[in-house]
Amino acid sequence: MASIAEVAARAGVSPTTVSHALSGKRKVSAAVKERVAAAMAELGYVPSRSAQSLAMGVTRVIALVVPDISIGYFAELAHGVEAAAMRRGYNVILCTTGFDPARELTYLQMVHSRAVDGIVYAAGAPPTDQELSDLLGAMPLVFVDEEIEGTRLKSVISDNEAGGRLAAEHLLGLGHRKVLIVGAEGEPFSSSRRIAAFRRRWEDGGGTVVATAGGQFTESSGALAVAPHLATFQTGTATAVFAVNDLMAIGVLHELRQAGVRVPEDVSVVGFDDVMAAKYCFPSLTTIRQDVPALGQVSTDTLIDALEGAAELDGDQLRLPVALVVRDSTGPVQAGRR
Amino acid sequence: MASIAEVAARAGVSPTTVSHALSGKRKVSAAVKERVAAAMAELGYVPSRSAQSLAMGVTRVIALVVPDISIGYFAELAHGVEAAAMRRGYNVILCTTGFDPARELTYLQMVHSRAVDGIVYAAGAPPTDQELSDLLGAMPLVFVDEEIEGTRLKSVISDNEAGGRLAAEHLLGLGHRKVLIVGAEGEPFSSSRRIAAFRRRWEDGGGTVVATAGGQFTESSGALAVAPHLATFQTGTATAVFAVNDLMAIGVLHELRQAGVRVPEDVSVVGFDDVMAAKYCFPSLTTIRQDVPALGQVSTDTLIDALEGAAELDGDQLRLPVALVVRDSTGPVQAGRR
DNA sequence: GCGCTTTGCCAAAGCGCTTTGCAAACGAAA
DNA sequence: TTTCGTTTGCAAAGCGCTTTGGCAAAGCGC
Repeated sequence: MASIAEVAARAGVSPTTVSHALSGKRKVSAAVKERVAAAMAELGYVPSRSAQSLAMGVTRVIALVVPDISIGYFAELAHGVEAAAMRRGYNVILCTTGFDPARELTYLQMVHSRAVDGIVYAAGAPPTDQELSDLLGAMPLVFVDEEIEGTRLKSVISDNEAGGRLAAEHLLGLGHRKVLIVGAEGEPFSSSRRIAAFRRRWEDGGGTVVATAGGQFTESSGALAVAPHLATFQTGTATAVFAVNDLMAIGVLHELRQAGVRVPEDVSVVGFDDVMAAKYCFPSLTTIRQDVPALGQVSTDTLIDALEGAAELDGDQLRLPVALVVRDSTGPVQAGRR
Repeated sequence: MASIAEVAARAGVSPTTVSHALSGKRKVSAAVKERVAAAMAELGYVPSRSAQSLAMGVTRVIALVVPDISIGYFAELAHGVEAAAMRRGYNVILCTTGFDPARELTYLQMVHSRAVDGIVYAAGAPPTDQELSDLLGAMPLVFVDEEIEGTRLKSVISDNEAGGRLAAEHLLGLGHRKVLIVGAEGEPFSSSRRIAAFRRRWEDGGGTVVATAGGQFTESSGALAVAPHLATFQTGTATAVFAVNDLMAIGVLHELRQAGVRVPEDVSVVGFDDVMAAKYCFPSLTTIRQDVPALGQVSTDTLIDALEGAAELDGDQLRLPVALVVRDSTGPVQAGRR
């Protein structure tokens, strides 16, 4: 555990000079620089991060707050965050909250303890807690795919409205007019945006929403949500399902198959996200693709820009484009079912 | 950014006393303790982590090294690691290498710079680099699901041999005798163990291995591996596929469906891992379940035990049990195909 | 009332780095 | 030769915490 003092001694210079040689903040003659480099190599010197952090008041570490990293969406997000952070010389600390506000609070403390410089906040749902919201408001932090009521914090989101519209247009174009929406309305930010936009475009196009069934954004909750409506599909009272995320859509697919409802012959299903499984489930899922790693990268770059004084953190949202991916779970409505 | 000195001043005591009140390492009278607590609350004091790290020579942070966090397996692993770390008051820094030795090296430096106390190393493949291996050998580090040739480092693994045996027995029990193995043999640690154990049990049971096709452990490489053998299945020259991981198995399923080969009527497929998608792909995948989060938890606990002096890091492996999960992708071999 | 141990608090010395004010050395300009 | 800028290097003061030795005051037995 060589220290800068030992390196200095060995190179026959002062610690100051070693520091400058390393950081380049002041000029050091080539000869000395070389001696220092040699000494460092011999000693296997690596500067202590905690000492640097303490002296500089900055850690070059950011926290990524997610509810559960084993959910594909958040894993992909983490991938983007880590890539961007790495590129700029930052490390990322993984903070999973399990949707528990208490743990969230714990993690937010990390900026107060100066363990991290800032936070990429993708907790899956906006904080209900007042205490939390207050904390968040006064912190170097960027939201991913959500925003806090009232505050004008920076947030990076996918264009959920456009996604909802695309989904509606696709189904309308196939002749569908009666849809079941799977997803909780008025709930978390992005999900409600998707539904609202879908609904608007759908009704504009002459469609009707047969029902809305909520859920927890998991496969099983998707299956659960669709179960009471199986008869609806058999009679043709509804011919399409719009699920606010792929996990739920996959649960729907599963449930329909169990019940003997054919997709896409009897009912078309469209999801949202384009997770990996969407391509490999059966039938493969028509969905709205959002570029999740990009979401992570952009939010991280935004955060770091702000930390380094290159930008402000309050203000508007950054909105990333989405795209319709047509696969096998959607098809034209059958004759007589319209 | 209140400091311990300010708290001390406000409470009318010395910084020493504040520190002791906080850590409990020496007795502090109840009255004083209360005054200190009040002062801390008023000032919103939170101790500085970098100062603590510097003074104590310990960070309470560990690094998790994985090739790609967006791969389901590693995401689940991260989940387990984070949970265990959190429970013991540690944070985890996410390090994704993208299978790049250079980046790996960078991350391993983190223990030299004392940015982390130890490493959970799940790089997906053993390091080829000699420099790397040497580094690894002299570090507070535990391997997940792999081990380094020659060294006696701690590693936590799933019982890959048992898994391979289970898969073989299941297929044998269904009457299969001719199998295609999908996965690179002699390659990364766990994968080759699975294959070797499978093959041994298989041949013991009177089966023959028609071919082995390698791959990169992704869906597309699974699809690619099976493509040249499609005819084999149509003629019944092979009636089963054992893929060393689920991703490849899912790729195989996909390719077979494209080609009109029926599963499980024409061919049975078994995977390994039991990733989330295994349940929702079509047909749902028979596979060997390994408890990946547990892998993460156990390795993290092992590492932390060692960091805190409660255990040694050299020595044998910890081996976690696996289980056969039967789903729809396997069935009895058809008459006349045997 | 005398020694002796506790008890409860403090001073000061680090931990390993960055940073700033100074000073010596060295040319170049006057 | 003097003067003035540049280089180039150093000393010392932090950054905010932990830790140890010490020292009064209080409690105890006799």
